[in-house]
Amino acid sequence: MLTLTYLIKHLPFTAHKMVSIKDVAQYAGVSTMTVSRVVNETGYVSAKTKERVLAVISETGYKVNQTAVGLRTGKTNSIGVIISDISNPFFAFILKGIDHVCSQSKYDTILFNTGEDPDKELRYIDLLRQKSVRGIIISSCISDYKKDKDVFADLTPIFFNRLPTGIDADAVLNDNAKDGYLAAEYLIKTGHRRIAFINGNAELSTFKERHLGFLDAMRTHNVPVYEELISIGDYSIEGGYRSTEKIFNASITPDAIIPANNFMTQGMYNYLKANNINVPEDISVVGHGDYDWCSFVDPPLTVLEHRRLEMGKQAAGILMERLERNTCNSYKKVVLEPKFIIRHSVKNYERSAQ
Amino acid sequence: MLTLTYLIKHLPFTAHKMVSIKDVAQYAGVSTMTVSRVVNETGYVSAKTKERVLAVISETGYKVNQTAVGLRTGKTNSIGVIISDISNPFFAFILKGIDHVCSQSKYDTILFNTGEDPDKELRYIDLLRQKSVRGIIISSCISDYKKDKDVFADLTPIFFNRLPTGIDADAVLNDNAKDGYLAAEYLIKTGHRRIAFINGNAELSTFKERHLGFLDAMRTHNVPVYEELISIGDYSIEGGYRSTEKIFNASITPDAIIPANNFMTQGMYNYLKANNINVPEDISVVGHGDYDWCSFVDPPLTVLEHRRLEMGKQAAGILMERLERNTCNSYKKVVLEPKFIIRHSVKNYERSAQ
DNA sequence: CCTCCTTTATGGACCGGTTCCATCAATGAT
DNA sequence: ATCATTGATGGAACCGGTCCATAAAGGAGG
Repeated sequence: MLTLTYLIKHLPFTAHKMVSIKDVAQYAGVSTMTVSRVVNETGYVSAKTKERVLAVISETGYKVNQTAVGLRTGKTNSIGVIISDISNPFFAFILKGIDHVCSQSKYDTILFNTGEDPDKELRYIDLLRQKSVRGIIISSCISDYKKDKDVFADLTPIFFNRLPTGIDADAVLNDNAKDGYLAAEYLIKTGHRRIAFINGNAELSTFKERHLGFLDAMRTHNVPVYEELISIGDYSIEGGYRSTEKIFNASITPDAIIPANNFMTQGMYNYLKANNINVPEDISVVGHGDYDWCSFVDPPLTVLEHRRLEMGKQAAGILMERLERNTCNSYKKVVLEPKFIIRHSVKNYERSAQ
Repeated sequence: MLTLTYLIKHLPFTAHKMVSIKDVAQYAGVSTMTVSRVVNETGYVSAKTKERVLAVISETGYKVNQTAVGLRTGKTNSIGVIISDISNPFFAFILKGIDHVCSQSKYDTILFNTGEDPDKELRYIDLLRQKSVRGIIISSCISDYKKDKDVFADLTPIFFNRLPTGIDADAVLNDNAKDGYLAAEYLIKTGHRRIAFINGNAELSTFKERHLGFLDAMRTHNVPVYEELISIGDYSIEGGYRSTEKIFNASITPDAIIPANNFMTQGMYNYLKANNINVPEDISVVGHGDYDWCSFVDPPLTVLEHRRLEMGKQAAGILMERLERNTCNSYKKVVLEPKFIIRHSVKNYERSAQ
């Protein structure tokens, strides 16, 4: 052992060049294959040889070059994650869920941010394939994949949050229609009759579904839907502000409002605050998504929580399963139930009986 | 062109095997070198040949295998990003800044989440080197790198948020001492005399610096520091709650409180809300970090904003620079000035003159 | 002692690119 | 006519691993 250490210290290592399997093989006096077998614990290696190889590895600090493994095997231990906005806390917890599962299974994640740009999305998928990732977990901003579905080729996409049409794949989704339904129903049952709805981009399935759920509840309970009180804008803070403004300038004064995501809820709050409109005295609110601030805000916000951590965990879990056994006879569709968290942003008009 | 299309369609492609440079070379009747030259736009290729090669590429949908390039050149176009908690909105905007710069320069990011575990941090750095990333942008949870600094080997680490001792490297930092100083000074100038400080892990430079800045301001203005009002806990929501509880059970009643990060501010709010303590009537608050909810909360919170997006952009910018020209004669240290945002969470006792 | 089988180890091809040279024609300068 | 230069292309080696076929070595059985 002493001589080995000595040898290694004095052998011609280029300081910043990494030790390769060949170096280890040479110093241990075996072939590269034997080293490979020791490292991967496969095949036959005698105890003595193994010990010697391990000693050299530990002395030299040899680490497998994953790029080489990736090239040879055609597989890496990376998975791609594509989302539309890292700074949106909606995705933050999903990422945490994904990371939780993947890091336990020794996978790492390459993260891409599309900013809701479909071209970027396709480019990133291509790029991920060029990098031989094992699979892709994606919240797509493309509503229909008919034309583009072969970008995935032999990759395994797991969709979450949004499921485009024109492609069949595993998906973990939120029950958005139920979200919309429950929000409206709760407001109706607490006596509201002029319910406004701030929706996001009508192209995206999540928003479309929430809108349909909302309309369904209104129809079911025979409550009139006022077109003026439905604003379909974008999904940003500014959009929420403008939509709220539009709604309050309508000829009908709303008694409740449902913003369809967290950003628009924030925008709505900004408008209400700026115009001294009080919740729930002047207007009731049911939000979408339970974020940190929902319990601080005054009054604490009644919301439909999307189970984000769970969504990430499930999506990653399905991918891990697919990667282990490649039997893909049918695609999984997991639909997560929203959790209704009642706080104090809804006034009760006590005419619940109807 | 027509014959080419025909040829390609009927040649022996294995359906899910990717087209390689050899395939393209063969179909175009040139060597792989020529294809490589066309793809990378290097060296001499005649216009006619180029056209033919490009046609084959577009017909076959050939894409460069980045793993192979990575192996041959020893360099990938990935950079590693190591943070301690993806779900912390503090990091979300920094990531956005990093992504903004890197994606423009055609780099992608491999993201790792340490959960403040030093062992994981070292393991991830190793892993990133095994993947031949070009550089690492890291918010380290290791306070001293003396023993471990060679994990970076020939990699280029850019530290942000926290700079460990025992290693010299580029860094983009927040002026935390100034944060602590400004927060305390503002409270002193508005007449507060029993100022509590909720600090995070005393090991971490960010918290240590804020604490020192706080003490500095107190000393400079001859305001007594009560040990009982200084709670050094962890950096979580629960920690913030417990620390606030401890502070309110002290023998001295505080008239102001400075929680040293966003999570502890949230925990503090939970405690105040649960115990009917009003801001700023009963206690003034200066928070650290301007988050979405800081402007909604009642009353809107006076904070020291850490310029997170900027921090990410600068860190990535320095890395890009290092990667382009490798001249590393001296390390850059960028210190970002905090932005003081005055809202309504501090009461003015009007004895500012002293 | 020889055969057969299992255990252990080896060398070479290969993954898909890039780098380093060699080749060769055409052109122009000497 | 000779030689260097520019333009265009190809061939072989190589990056650092893994897969495959094959060869010794060792032990059991006849």
